[in-house]
Amino acid sequence: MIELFQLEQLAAFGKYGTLSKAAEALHLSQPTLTRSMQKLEAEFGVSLFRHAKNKLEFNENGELAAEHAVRILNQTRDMLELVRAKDRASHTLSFGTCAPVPALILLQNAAQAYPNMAVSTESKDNETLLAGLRNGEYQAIILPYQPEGQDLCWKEYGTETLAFALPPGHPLANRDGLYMRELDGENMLLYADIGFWHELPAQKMPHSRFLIQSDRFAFTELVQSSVLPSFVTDAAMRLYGPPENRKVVPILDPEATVAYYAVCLKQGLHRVKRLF
Amino acid sequence: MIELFQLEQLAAFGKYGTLSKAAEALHLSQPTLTRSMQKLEAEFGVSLFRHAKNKLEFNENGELAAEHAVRILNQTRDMLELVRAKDRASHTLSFGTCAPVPALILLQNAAQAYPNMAVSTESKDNETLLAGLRNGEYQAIILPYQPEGQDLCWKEYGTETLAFALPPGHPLANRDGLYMRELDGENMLLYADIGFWHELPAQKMPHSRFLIQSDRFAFTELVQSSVLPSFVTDAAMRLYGPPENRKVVPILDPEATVAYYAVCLKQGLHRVKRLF
DNA sequence: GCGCATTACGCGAGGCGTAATAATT
DNA sequence: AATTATTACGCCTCGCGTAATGCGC
Repeated sequence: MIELFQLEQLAAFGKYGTLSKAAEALHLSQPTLTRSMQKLEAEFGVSLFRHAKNKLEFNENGELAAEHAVRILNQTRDMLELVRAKDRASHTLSFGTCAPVPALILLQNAAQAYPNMAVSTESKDNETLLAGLRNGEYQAIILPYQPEGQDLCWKEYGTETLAFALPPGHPLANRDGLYMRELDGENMLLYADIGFWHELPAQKMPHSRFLIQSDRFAFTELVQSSVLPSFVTDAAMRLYGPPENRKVVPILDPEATVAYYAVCLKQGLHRVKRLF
Repeated sequence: MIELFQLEQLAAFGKYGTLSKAAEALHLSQPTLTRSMQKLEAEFGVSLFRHAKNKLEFNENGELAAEHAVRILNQTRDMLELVRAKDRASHTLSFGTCAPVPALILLQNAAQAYPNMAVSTESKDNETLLAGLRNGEYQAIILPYQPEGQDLCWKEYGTETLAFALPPGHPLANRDGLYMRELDGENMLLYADIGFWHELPAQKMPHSRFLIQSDRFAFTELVQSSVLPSFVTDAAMRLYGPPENRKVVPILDPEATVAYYAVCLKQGLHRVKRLF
């Protein structure tokens, strides 16, 4: 039977034009290719080459055969690629999230429930998350609201309430609660990786400027060393503790408290059952 | 690298369900397949099977791999098929003809001009011939008229005149020429393989019945032993000699004389150049 | 003289079979 | 007892490299 290494050699000759170049590219000797091409002709039962004086080139049969060869080789590579990808996917849980805190909790739970799985997570907006869930990119997602859809399973996944973290000297630092509009206009420190929480301050405090810090260390450092107000949430404080040298004042706007839902496809429930 | 014989074994296991059945089908031993499957898993770098008690079966990776394997194997068979077909076509000249006599001459000429080619011919009606020429089915065709078309090459290929072959006792046997209507109503012997020549008698002698003989021997025998009129042509007599025991009377209708044209595509002229 | 194709000869990896073992029906 | 998967061991094919020859720019 004809074999892939022969097709590879055929394709290489088609690509490089001479046996020597092809042999070099394949890390083989020229004699090897001479014999291979002869064997190939024998197995096709057909002449594939024009033998010029000191030059070997395809005839029409050879051209056709080489085209098919590259197609078959590509398909073989695709097969390897796809099977490996499928295997990788079967050992990986991919989550999408609207916010980092519930994602961390989900990651912890997943790592515990599926110790042999690789677990990854990424932040996207809600529509992107749902689309990614439905096209198989995510096995589960975290949404800040209860989803709708016959194809979905969900489970409550905790709540989170936004609060101001004010320097002790701030005029409003002693209040028990604040509405966001009361600080509208003040410039604030904002950590970049907070998912959908970006929306609320931008909407409720249109006159404030937000100094966005993408580096976690820089952010905590600035919170301690500056008098700029910043944000914190109850859930984040449970994970990381309260910010140092700050008064935490809960935000009273109803949108500042959200309930999270872990969501998966009903047809994909088996892959994340232990989390639901 | 992964090889086709491995994919064949993979596909066979997918088809037959057990290593033993697959081994039998491939004329291999079971141990060989055990090792092959292990090697295959190693080369994929991925597990392909569920190892049950005394049963081996694909997991999802294996299913996917086997599907791709059969696709690749089919494509390989197709490649062999197509290349061989192309080669065969390049060693074959296929002609289409409207009548047998010029076809014989064309065959003789082609066999002489292209001694290494296989030559074949078949009779069709004129429209079918032109269509077959244009779709590559024929390298050349014989038409009973001068063709039109920018894409065509042609060459005169002789003439042929139809005649009556009458028994000596026939009342019209001594005439120098006859019109077809003069024998209209008489039943006649007709050889089957005469191409387009079937049209003219049917049209000009609507009241005659034609006793069609598909066997050449039966036809000549009947011509000798019966008093039924039959047809012959000048060109056929040059090939086979005059019919025994018959008076040959040329037909005077102008349609009874045709000029043949050998026709080929301009783009296909190189394949039949020596004939044009 | 250098590059390309081809032939001759020997090596060694690897694919295969046989024999043997184990587990299941 | 029969069937299936698996392991151990040795054979032998066949794909490869090295060396050498022929041929042409």
